[in-house]
Amino acid sequence: MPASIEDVARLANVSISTVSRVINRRALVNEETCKRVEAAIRELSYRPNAFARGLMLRKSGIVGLVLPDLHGEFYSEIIRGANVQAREMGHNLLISSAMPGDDAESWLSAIGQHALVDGLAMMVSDTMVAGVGPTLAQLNVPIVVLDDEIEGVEHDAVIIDQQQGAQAMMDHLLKDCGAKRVFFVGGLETNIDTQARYKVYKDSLKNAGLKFHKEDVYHLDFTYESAYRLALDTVKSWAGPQHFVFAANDEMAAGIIAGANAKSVEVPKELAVVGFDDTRVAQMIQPPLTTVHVPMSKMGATAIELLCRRIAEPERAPQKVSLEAELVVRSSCGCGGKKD
Amino acid sequence: MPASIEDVARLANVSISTVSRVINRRALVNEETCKRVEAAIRELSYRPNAFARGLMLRKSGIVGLVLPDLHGEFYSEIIRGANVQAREMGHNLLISSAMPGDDAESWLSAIGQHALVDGLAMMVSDTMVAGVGPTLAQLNVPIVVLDDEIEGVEHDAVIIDQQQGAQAMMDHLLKDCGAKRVFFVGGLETNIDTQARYKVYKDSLKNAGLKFHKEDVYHLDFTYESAYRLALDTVKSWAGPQHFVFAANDEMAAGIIAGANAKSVEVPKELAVVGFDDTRVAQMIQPPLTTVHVPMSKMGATAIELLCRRIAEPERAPQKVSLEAELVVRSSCGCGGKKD
DNA sequence: ACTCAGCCTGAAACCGCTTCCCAAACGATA
DNA sequence: TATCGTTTGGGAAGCGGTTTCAGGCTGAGT
Repeated sequence: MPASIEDVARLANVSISTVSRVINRRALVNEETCKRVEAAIRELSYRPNAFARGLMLRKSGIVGLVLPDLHGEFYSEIIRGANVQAREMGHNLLISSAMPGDDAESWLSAIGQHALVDGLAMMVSDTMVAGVGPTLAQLNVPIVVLDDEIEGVEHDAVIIDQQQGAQAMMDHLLKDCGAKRVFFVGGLETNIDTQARYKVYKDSLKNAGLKFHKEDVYHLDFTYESAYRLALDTVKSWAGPQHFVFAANDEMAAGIIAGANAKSVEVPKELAVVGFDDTRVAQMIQPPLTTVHVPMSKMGATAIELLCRRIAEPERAPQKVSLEAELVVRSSCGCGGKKD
Repeated sequence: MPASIEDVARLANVSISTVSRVINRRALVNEETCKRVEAAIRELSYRPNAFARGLMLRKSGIVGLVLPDLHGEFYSEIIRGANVQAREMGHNLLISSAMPGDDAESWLSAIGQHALVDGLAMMVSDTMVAGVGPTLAQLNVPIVVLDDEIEGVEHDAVIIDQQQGAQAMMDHLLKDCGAKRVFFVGGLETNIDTQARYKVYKDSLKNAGLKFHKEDVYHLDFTYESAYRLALDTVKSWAGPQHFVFAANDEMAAGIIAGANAKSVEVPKELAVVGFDDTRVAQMIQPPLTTVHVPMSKMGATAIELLCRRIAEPERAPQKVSLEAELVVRSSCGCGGKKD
């Protein structure tokens, strides 16, 4: 069993109070005593018991990050940003995700049971957002919600302004690239991201004086494969001067480009293709993808930052931070990089 | 402040011992009393204080996962596997990674300070593996090491048999595909993965009676871009009947294929390209990549499984689990999928 | 010499929970 | 009725820290 504060005290020939004072530097301690205690600590390679400490301090130095899923580059980027920020602020990161089949209750209990997080940063799936409020409130710790809001609990939030990102993309296509016709390839119709991007697409078309064709809109499932298959069928009919495909994520854009290659439709010359998200693949295909950078890593970092701030200062008013999604112009839109 | 066990006891009109017994179901409690206590718990929405509990039980239900970095699909896959397994075994996952500039000491202290993990699963970078042993031993918790071994501490380990994966690939190229010449594009010469794969490449060539040309070997930095640039220069000279490129990871393989496309060298007809790792891009390029699947997610899961087992049973003999890397035949090797 | 700050140090309470040890209550048996 | 075993519930001792409070020692002021 590891050494306790009492062992240190005995070895240094002082009381445990003094040892505690040396460790926490909260009160005056004679310099020589201090040295003796520190020597004893080293000698026994003593480290304070985190439970006992937490019991008094009511703080663990751990913040939780709860995600709906761990698949995909998104979540790993969030985790990465969160981890960096957490360490910067002297906290550790507890990670959990919902499992298929979890309901809100059992999902949260996984973290809640071990009620030793000082705060929780969480992203909820569309299907769960409704039920979690009350349970969350019981947890009685600061909450930061990622890219959403939750009813029934006070919480900080960090959201990504996708609207504006999609708008920037459409503006770029219509104004800078001189698009004459734009096809839209979205994810599932029920997906809120798809919906947001679709709305911007439709409105922008109207504002630019272009006709909106219902048959120019497709709904797939966000995967490369689905887009590839679709492209094999239809890419020939899409091709044309100043014709564009706006895919709702990079994977689908990549699939479309691959399909176009297979059908000898040249991208971006005969058909330009743009994506969304700016995931790693965007740089790894030919031509490199014009897309919208969604700052997931920054979102993770910001969430943790808000959280730690709030832990330190519980009475602060709830805050909502909005992060910008930024247009990234590469070659797949064919405009050669002009941006304004 | 949240309700304590004493509040529950008072409300249920019993002693705290009884409440504790109800919670832990460790001793006989009259059924009616039990009901009363449970009602009180619900009423106060009481949850045991994790610190106090941990203090007695000397268990937090948290296991740590420490990685050298969080960039890239590898690590996110490890985390995913670990998370699933941890929840399965009723534990939570604390994640940390080394930061650029960390030395072994400060790196570990980030986790060590909050000495409340029940065990640690860790992957160490080449540069750190030397120094961590002693520090680790002081932590005095079960350790599982991923894909490596550490001197000076007793630990379980889970490793991936890359040797055998690379061998399977070379066998496939030489025997099934009838390769006449194979180029090797590795990562940095100092990287141990590259070294292992290179060795297999060289030996296999010899065993197959093919000449080994020093100038057929390239060392890049594992990135798409470096491989793309190289390919633009040299892909023409690589092309030839039954000529192959064995890239040490999928990203570089993707870069080479893109470069070949740009130079109108047809893959796999004029030049076949294979990769390693089986990351997501492998399925997202044309032609889909023949590669070696490295089971990162499974490695994470296995590590946590070993860890939890050992936490439950500290006296078990240290164990070393080896995971197989599996050949995945897609189209980029041009053999049409025959496997034996 | 006596008093009184001012600096250090130690004793002890407390955080919330588990668990050991006992006592009370109860029914069964002699 | 006395004795005994079996449930059932309570009291209290820790677990290893932090913090409050009181007091000892020192040196300066009178």
